[in-house]
Amino acid sequence: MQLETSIARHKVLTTTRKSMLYNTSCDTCENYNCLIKSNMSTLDDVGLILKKNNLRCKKGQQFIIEGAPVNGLFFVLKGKVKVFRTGINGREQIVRFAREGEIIGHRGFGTEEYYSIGAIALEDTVLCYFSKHTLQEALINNPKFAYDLMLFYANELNKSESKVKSISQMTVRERVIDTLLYINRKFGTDKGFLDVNLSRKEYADYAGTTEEQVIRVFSALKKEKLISAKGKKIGINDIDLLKKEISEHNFFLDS
DNA sequence: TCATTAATCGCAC
DNA sequence: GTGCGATTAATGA
Repeated sequence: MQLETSIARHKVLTTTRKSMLYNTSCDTCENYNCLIKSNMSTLDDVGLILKKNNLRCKKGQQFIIEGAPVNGLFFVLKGKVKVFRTGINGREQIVRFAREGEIIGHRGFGTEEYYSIGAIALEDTVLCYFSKHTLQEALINNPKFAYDLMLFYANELNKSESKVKSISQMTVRERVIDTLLYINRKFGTDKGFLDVNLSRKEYADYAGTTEEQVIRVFSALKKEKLISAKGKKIGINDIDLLKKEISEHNFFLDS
């Protein structure tokens, strides 16, 4: 416990120094979808936001390792992250992606002792970190906050159940299209292209297929003028047709 | 520019 | 549908 506080103090110091480069304060944060931000008025009283630590990751850096003990919870302040689980043959299954304001590592929160997932920054990312202990205190004292978190968990469960169905019952082509729509919903577009740089392998890891299959589906879709690609950048030309192809099978997910 | 890495394609299973 | 290997394109030092 003593050690923990001294570590926390150290982190506060380093955070202060680094905040010259990027403002990490909740007050000026614009992630209104963040659970902390939307409950700030009540959380302020218990001083939760003062006990926040910040962590910055470079592109490609892993900040949650599978099997490591759970000590707290991460929120994305800025940047993009992929969350994955290593499967058979070391193949990774991307569980989900996270953007500004989203929570990472929540499944291990509470009773779990070790992370069952890993997380890697897709670009330079700034994270907010709250220790388990701090968060527990805030949850016990703030029913609204606890309720919001519960809703979040319920929602996540719903999504992951839908994903099981999509992976087990859809064809490769459908899964790839579904992945494209998911990425589009999650990260949106910039100048006509999906606003994330993902490798074909990462699309494959999310869709539950191989890199080659993704390439094959992509080039088929390109021929059909449904999408366009410039290197890593993928543009969706006809989102309605893509949606139609998925919804006909009644598998369209709103996750 | 050159070297490294990613994307693509063809082919066998 | 999957996996390997050769070729080509893109990226970055």
